Amino acid sequence: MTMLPGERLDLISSRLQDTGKVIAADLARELGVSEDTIRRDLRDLSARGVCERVYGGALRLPASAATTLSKRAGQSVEAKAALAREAVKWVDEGACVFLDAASTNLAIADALPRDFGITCITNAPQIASALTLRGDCDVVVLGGLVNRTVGAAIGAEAMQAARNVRPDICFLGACGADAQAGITAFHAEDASFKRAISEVSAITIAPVTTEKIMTAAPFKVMELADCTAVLVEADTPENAVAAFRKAGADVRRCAQ
Amino acid sequence: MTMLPGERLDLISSRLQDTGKVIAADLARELGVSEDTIRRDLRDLSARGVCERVYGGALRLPASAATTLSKRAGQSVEAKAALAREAVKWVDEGACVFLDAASTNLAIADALPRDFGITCITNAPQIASALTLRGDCDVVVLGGLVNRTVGAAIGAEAMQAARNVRPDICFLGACGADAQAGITAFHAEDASFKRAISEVSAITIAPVTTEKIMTAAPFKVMELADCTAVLVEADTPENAVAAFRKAGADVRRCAQ
DNA sequence: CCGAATTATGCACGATTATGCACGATTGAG
DNA sequence: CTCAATCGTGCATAATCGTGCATAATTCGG
Repeated sequence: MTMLPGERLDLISSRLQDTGKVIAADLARELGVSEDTIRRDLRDLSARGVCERVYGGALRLPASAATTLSKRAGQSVEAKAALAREAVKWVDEGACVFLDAASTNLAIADALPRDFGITCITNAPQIASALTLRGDCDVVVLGGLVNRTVGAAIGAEAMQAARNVRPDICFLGACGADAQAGITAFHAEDASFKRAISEVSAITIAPVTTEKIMTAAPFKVMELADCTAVLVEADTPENAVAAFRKAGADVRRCAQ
Repeated sequence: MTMLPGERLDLISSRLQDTGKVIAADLARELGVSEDTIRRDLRDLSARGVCERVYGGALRLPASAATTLSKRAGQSVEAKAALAREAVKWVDEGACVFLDAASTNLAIADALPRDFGITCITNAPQIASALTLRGDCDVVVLGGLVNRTVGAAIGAEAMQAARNVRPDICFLGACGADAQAGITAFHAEDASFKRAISEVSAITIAPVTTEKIMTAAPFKVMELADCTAVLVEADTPENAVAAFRKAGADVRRCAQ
């Protein structure tokens, strides 16, 4: 019995949906291929956002928990802080800054220069909370029902409120960044909101952590070329940076 | 059946969310791994901010932990927690609850029963943040410019948004509570906002810490008699309670 | 049909990760 | 204070991973 590669991918991903997890060694035995091949398959699937790669196999991603701001906030803290330090260089004194729901933006909220007369706008309660605790900047909250999985207000009410602001600079968290697919998000409404706020902002900066590089989420936000700048970490592979530049992006690499 | 390391982490963390605590020895027996491994798992989870490591296991950390203010502003953490436990008895399943900016309300945000289908409305970013971190209730944010000293949106935009909601219960933080002066606040706009939200709510509950008893702030919110109930601590002087009752308040004393 | 380019696969190798055990230190209850 | 439970660390072992490379299969343009 011969099995086509694509057929195998389908089988793995449906098994994943079905049982919630797959074990690399089991699949290899069951499908009569080497574990190397299975590992490559799982790597592909996780890059396409179908599953989460873990030691020994892969898990169906919970669609919610893994993507929430709170869970991501504690991960790769130093990398995000480095991205944030680079990002805040774009902020002028007295500027009006928009931050959407993203763990990197939480880091930016902390990294913004102190007593700089900044006005911050956000639709994410956690970001708003961090900003108000600083006590040195005005905070404007875009209200409405907070989407549980995204951790921010992204519905009609927030969209309406977004039309009444014009930030000087907009920091957009990306769920995925790919040369072809551009900046992408896990939720349709989230993608719409990001697009809307970017359109009313003078400039748009997208900080992208390495794990998000070359992965595409289901919903498109914008082209890489439409960002004023894309910030990447120091350890981002050079070929990824090259691909982004070819797609028209102004890529800025962080200092180590 | 083999269990993937990542899968085990997910299981522990969801168990933590459900029951509020886990015991290392139990997990080890149940999952068929050594306690060392469980200890390492719990260490990882706590490093990622998912839980708090304690002797023998781990605890779900209260959502307000992220907002440092709870510890800083509130010396009387336990007293507020006691008030909060009393306050949440007023909340029915599926209720719509309003919480304004107050440290006692932050405690209430933690104390609300889990998985109760509650919808929470708030104009305070810190409260909204704590609520979204719980992950088990819908959160509606009233937006607008956040007043730095009050820590909540209390301007025209928030007032407008407040007119479009009708909470079942409104928990009002009091800056002062006095038999003659009633419930009072430090800021004029804050007082106006509290009055407005109370008027659209079915019932209004005012939890009052002992330090606020018999003190009056400059701006009046409402009469004590207009609150559905006033909650006071166990150590509140009896003469104060008597004076409140004489003024028409339905005073409920906390259990010790 | 044929050769070149692309893709898929397996294998070897060193690197990384996960796990259990031993040992001494620490904690908390009585 | 005493003692048992729990914890942290170092170490050994095994499983898993990533990468480079060689080989087979497939695709594609004449």
